[in-house]
Amino acid sequence: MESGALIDDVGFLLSRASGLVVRASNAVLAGHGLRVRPYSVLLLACDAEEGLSQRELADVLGLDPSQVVLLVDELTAAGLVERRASSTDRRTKLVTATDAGRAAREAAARDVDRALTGQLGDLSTAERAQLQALLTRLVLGRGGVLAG
Amino acid sequence: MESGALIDDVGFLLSRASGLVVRASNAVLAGHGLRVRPYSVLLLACDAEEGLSQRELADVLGLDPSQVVLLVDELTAAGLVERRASSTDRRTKLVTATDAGRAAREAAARDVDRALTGQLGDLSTAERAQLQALLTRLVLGRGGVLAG
DNA sequence: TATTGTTATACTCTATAACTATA
DNA sequence: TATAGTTATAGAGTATAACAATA
Repeated sequence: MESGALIDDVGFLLSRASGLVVRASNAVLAGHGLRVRPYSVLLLACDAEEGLSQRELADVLGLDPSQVVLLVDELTAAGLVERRASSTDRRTKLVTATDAGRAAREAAARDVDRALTGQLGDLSTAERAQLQALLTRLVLGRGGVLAG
Repeated sequence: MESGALIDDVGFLLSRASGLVVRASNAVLAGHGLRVRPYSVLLLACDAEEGLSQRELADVLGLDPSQVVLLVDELTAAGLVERRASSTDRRTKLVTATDAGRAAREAAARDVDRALTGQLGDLSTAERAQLQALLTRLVLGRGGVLAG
């Protein structure tokens, strides 16, 4: 089976690679009481000074807004983010990171980066950058939303 | 957010890209009564003349053997594959594609390829090959099993 | 009328443990 | 004792529909 059809399939490879990385990341994040999904929300909340609406989070993450509600609920219960009322639109709630959230992000990010580096160990820095560029174009091409 | 940390994260990009491709593939496969997972099993069964043991399927697909049982059950019920006894080991069951399975694979593969091409539309043929090569090395590097 | 957030529901996927029959 | 397959179960991820509040 040195050149089977499935192994050459980009869709299969993406799903397989994603599974490996998500699994490794979750294993590491468990030590911080997190998983990949909530961690992603936390990252975005930390990086947005003014906070992001849940709709924006859903768009960037490629999730349904109803799923974002649960993730933000979870992070709020853990004291890592909070919902603040928007000053311009009383419908929207801006999600911002708390000090504890920023601290948790710092600690978790170190471990996640290390785990990811292990996972991508066979790739050189240049190749990793190449992979990143190709994936970004793939995601931007269809999703569009990341272009924000 | 033109260069946010999350958007640059290879793990996030992999998961996002995988989600897009799996979603598009499932939408197409629904017309054939399939989803990505069973379709992958069908592909492997079609490509292996002698059939594959469920353990081999689990290794290649990166799944737990217990999950493979259900997938093969499903495909068997649909008449697309069948379990045959191994002549050398009465424990192992070799999964092989039926004629109906091969026909279904042909029809589905055309649609899936078209959907995938649409999904990867922004990438040139060379870039798509590059992406495939990088992902293969990523998967082989850790999983190892695909080398088998 | 459209949008933000929310609740509810159902289905798929993933992870584990335990069991059987063979080896 | 180890391995192939199976059953069972629970948790996480995904997909939809419907609703209240607000624009």
